[in-house]
Amino acid sequence: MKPRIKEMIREAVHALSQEGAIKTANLPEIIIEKSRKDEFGDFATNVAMLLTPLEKRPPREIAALIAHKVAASALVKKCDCAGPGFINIFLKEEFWFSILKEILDRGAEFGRCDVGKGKKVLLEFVSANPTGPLHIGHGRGAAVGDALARILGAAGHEVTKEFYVNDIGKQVFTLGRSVYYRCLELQKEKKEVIDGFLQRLQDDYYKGAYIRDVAEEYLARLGGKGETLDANLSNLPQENWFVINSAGYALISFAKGRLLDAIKKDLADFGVEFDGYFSEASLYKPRNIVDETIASLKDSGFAFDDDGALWLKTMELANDDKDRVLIKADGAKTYLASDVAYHRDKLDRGFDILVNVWGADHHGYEARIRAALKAFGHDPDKLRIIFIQLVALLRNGVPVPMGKREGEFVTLRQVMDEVGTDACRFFFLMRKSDAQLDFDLELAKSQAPENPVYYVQYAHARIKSIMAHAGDAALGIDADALNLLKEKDEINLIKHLALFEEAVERAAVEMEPHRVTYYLTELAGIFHPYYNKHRVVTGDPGLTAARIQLCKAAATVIANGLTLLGVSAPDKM
RNA sequence: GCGCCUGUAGCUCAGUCGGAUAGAGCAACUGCCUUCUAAGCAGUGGGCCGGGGGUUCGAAUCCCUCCAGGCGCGCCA
Repeated sequence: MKPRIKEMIREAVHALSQEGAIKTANLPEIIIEKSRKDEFGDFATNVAMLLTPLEKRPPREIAALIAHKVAASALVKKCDCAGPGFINIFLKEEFWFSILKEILDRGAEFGRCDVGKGKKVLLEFVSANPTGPLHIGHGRGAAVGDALARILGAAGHEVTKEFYVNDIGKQVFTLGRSVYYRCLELQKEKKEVIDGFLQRLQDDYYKGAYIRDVAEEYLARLGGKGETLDANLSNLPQENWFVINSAGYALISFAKGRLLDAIKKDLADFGVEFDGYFSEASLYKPRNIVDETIASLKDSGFAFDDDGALWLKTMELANDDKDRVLIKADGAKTYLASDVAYHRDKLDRGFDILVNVWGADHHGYEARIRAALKAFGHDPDKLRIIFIQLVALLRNGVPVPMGKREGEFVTLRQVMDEVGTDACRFFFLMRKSDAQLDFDLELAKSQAPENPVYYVQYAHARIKSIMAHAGDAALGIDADALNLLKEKDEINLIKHLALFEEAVERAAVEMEPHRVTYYLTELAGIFHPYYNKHRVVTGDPGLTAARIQLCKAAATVIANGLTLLGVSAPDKM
């Protein structure tokens, strides 16, 4: 819609320059905005102010010239200048009816665009360790990542959703030990054996109740195969547990597989589906991609030896505070080494844009990955990191205690089950992701006007209900009937529907899904008053038909928007 | 100490590629269900946009500085 207006301005300026009325032939990047007040027309542009320094004339003088030209356009009712040099454009109703027609014609396609130009995007999100259930923070990341995938897709990108699984390293050992400890308990092992093992853990084990469930399943599985728990495991040192002992390896494999399945189940129920799960272990076997990556970094001179360790030149590459270690003095690779290799692999797979959705506490890590991209000869701006701030869970305004240490953190599952996936996702998408989010469980559940989820969904259900009530009156209407929509509220509603395209485009370009949430809340805030003021189904068949079309377009836009958020658009509530 | 994020109405937050008189929801108060869904609507009050300086026709928005809060600065993952 705005491109049409912009083109109109461009033509006017071009014509003026041909006539010699102004000097500038090609426009700077002008802004077209929807006017905030009726007296400022439908759209306003700052073009005259931007031309002022080039033309060396007062903005109002230039504005007057342009306004005069624009006023002659076919779809323009009136065009004048105001304030410091704004040009206010008043469009004829026909313009808005043509937009309405377009929305009805495009249906589910309305809102899609091609700013992405088919670029291949790898969107990595959630990437939780397979050592426990997803908590509420992961939920926010999941909601944001998934909505972003949908939005980028709608804006013409080719999106791949990936979950990076940290299935090797210290924390899966901790997982194994934790499960083993619960196994000993369940077997009612001698007190001194349990205490001895617990002593060795030095409080470094997962304490959540789910560990016990996994332990129970594991024992049952062993029993089913006629095997018993390997008692020797309790004597082994912590670090090399699974490397030197096949029983330990089996236990860890079982536990992390079990927990990853649980994570997948949570995500599926949350409406999030990944295109792929990328295993960190797969970077080491069957091919050792990490070693290959490190070798290439050495070759290119971006990695160097010092103090017995191997370092990546992150200071030189990305202005990091210090260089970072890839291989420790003891020969072990760091987590960063894996991650650098992983990102090289992403690039090798031919993606144009890499988007990572990370917890905000990882922001110090950004420079390191950016450095890696640069070391591989890629533009570091290919990488875009979306940081997710904390979620503060409240109940009736009172904070819900969250202490991961004691294993009593709130899981996504609990919240999802309590408030429903629609409300849960919508709430996660209400704020921009780098702002802390207050999530009130009672508010999310409440079926009251203060709950924005239902406010939007209700508008959709209402329209569907009206259409059901209208029955055949809604059918078989030709486009000309639309000009029966004479009410200011109706034109205003169409105007807002038209803005959906821009909301989606902006959400995609800025990678800010919350813009869609806001847009929908505003749209519902325009529809509900319209519904209350004007009756759709009346004795006048023509007007009824026209209004049904308007409502239908509104329902379409709401449904399209909610779909982008991964929230349902119910026909009945 | 250095880096990143945040500071806008009583509360939670939009608006931040510079634009006209700074917006919404909640909370508070007053009304509206015999009529297409009251999970709704109409109305009222509410602001040194953290402070100060600068840039210019114009600053919540850009620059500098200070203040307050959060996070990060491991040969952890």
